[in-house]
Amino acid sequence: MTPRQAPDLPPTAAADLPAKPKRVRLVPEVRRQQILDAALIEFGALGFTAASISKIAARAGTSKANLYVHFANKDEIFESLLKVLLVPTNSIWRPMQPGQDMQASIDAYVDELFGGLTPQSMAIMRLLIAESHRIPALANRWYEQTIVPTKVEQQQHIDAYVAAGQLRKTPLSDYFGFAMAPVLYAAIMQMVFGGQIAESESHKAKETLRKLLHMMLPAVAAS
Amino acid sequence: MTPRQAPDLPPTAAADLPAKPKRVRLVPEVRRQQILDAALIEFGALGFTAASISKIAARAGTSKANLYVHFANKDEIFESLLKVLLVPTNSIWRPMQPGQDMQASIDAYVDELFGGLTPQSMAIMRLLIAESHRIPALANRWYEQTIVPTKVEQQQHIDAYVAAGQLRKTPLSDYFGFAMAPVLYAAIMQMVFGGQIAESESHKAKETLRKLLHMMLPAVAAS
Amino acid sequence: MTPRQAPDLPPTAAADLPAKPKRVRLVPEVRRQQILDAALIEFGALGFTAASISKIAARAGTSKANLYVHFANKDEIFESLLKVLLVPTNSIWRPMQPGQDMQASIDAYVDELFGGLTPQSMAIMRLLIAESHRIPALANRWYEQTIVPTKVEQQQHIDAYVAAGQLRKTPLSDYFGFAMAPVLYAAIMQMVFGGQIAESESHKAKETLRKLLHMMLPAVAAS
Amino acid sequence: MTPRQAPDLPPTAAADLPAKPKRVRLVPEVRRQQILDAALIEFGALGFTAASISKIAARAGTSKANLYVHFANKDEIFESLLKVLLVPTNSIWRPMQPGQDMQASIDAYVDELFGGLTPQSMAIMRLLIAESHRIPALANRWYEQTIVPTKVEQQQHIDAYVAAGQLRKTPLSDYFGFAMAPVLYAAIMQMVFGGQIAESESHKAKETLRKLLHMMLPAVAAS
DNA sequence: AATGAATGAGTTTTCATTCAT
DNA sequence: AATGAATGAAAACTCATTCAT
Repeated sequence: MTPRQAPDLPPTAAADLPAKPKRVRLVPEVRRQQILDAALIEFGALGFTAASISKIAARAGTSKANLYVHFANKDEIFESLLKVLLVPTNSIWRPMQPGQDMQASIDAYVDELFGGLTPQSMAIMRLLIAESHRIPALANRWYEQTIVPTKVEQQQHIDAYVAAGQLRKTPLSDYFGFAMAPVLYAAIMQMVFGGQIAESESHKAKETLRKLLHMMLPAVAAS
Repeated sequence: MTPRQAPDLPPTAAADLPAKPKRVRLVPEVRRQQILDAALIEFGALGFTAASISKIAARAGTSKANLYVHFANKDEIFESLLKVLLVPTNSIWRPMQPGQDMQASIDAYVDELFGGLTPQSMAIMRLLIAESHRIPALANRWYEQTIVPTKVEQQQHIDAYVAAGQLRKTPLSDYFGFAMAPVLYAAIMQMVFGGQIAESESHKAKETLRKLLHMMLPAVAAS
Repeated sequence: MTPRQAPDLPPTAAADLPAKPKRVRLVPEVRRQQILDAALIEFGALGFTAASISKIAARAGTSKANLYVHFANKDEIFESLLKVLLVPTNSIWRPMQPGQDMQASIDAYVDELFGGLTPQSMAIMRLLIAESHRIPALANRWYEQTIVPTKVEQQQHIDAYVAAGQLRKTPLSDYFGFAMAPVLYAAIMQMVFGGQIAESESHKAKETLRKLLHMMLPAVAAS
Repeated sequence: MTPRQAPDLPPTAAADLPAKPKRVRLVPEVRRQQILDAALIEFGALGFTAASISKIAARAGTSKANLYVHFANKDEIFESLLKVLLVPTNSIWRPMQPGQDMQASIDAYVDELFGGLTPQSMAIMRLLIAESHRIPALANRWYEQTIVPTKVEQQQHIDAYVAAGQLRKTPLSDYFGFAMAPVLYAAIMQMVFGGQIAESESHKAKETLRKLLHMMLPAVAAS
């Protein structure tokens, strides 16, 4: 894990190109995507208000005015950005694969969960936490249409395993979504403290989650 | 639980008093506290950058210029605010009281943990998540001097109970700090989604935590 | 000569035009020059600190914000201004023309020297005296690249005349640059006292300089 | 000669005394003088507008509010300061002493003239040049009551010497006040360019003045 | 579609000055 | 006489947004 929010952002693309290609005309979708890419970096590092249109434009390699050709205003850029980001879900949590032995499958899943804590996914989390009030409808829609179905599907898998006697019934098997809590916890530690502290706290949270999940294993307990 | 971050802030004190009491002179501590109170509301609702000195001053019932009599600049206000907020820790997590029967004690503790999720404590959390990069030293100091000692003391209590046979050894008794994860999870749900969603997610996290803790109970398992 | 520094500045251009022509778009060079013109008046009359960006913008007939489109900050405006002003030198002092008889030539030169004391050139002098510490490099460069060459060329002319026996060797022919002293003296008198006093002192300094220069005349002495 | 205007001012008196003597009550004249001393340093280094009441107060070792007990406002401080400074004239220029031989006397006088160019006297000059418009009456009074009498007395001495055949009649003996021009010239060079340049220009101006004055010597000419 | 120039509204901060003690 | 607290006015500067080409 890298340090938390570091406002020493990667330099603008424009910085690399002193000879600026005058007036490149792009199809709207391409331009829009360039702008959103730039916006993610800036918003993610600085938050909505502290991020500036100038910087986004510079990073996107175009002019401020051109942002307004593609988006109505700053809010719309933000909203479009999150609309894109929230669609695919950083949908990491897939249930264990049947082929593997069960414990290995759990271990892999735990690794996958915590492995999803990339700088980018954390930037998105921070944006959601700090600025979701700007996009309440979007956030709720994301919850209803992405989070809930994922959780439901996941829970169905677990329930099926439990019914089949392949997993024992524990509080975690009853509400498997609980597994997100330690992941979020690790993310927050990273955002707030960074460095050593985050590493240590994340590790403990992860291992405890692993052991709790192992308690769902049928035969004899684990690690 | 009330709705999440609502930038329809309570109106300024001054708004109520069109006839402003000219030149109230206060001792510095009082005035500073008034300013910090106002600052918490504004920073908490809007974040550092979006909060404005003008609004803080208005809310504190004094002039912009007077803020600069008591604080060097906006950053110092923010830092002073967090310095105060982070000292006492909303140190909620106290171990179970010996008198009670153990299960009731655990239940009380869980209620206390989630009961600590007041609008104010959540405003602080959001500030920490969104703006801790402004006060890295403070945040780390808080972790070292407040979080760590609290966790250590807590874990010692648990360990003692386990050694005395009053609690069973489980992954949670091994790392009791894990209990913070679902609390944080509930807080984030509140911040990001608010309303129904938060309520429901919080409830599930809380009850799962409760059941997990009950697994530490000695005799026969719980709920 | 007019009165010295009169902070009753000529009114802003905008003052005359209550119906402001919306959004005049100019090429940068033109706009920059307008701003610098306004800046000269304001800086010249009030000095760097007392001059204000608002007033300069108003006088230039544009918005404050637009000044920042063309210049990075107040200092840069000041520096750009002086860079322009110091380049061409108020390069007045040219040696006597061969055609004329020598005495007439000297007299013309003296008149030219003191005639260069326009309000504008004096505003520049005052700026240099009061604010040159803001632009040490510029000032020194101006000295090296403009003052020195001019003086050198001038001295060479004089030396040639002396060598040719057309002028006598006197302390003034040895260091002809000395002639600037009474001019500066007149300027300072004007800046500090203005009116009658300046007029009288200038006159005396000028006539004395003239007589001293006449002492370089070969045949019989002068006035 | 030291560098020109150096806004690295000597530190405030208060800086030396962390334990501040609470509420020292002084007789008005003493306090006034302390304030004026501080004001000279600040105004002299920064000019009227850039100098600040806070700094003057701090340097004087008292409170801002107390300045307003002794002076009506910033302008009055400035005016009082110059009233004091302009009274005694750093009126150095005294005619040659009879005892000495004439040439030595002239040389001593020239040295004295240029020796009067102390940092302090130059600060005053700069103030006069940059800010005399704030105190037109004072400046004129100073001219009438101090400069003029001094010059008149001086000229009378010269005239007497010329009448007595001890000095020859030259343009400089006709208007001896001209001698101030090269001194002012040296001062301005120092203010504008400082360092090497000022030194060199001052030297040339001084030596030329010396030689011009030597031309008043009766017998055979000098150096 | 693209953009350089332009701007109104707002930002943080400073300053000379005043009030209450 | 002295001062800490208070403040209105203004300063420099920024920003999201718009206009004209």
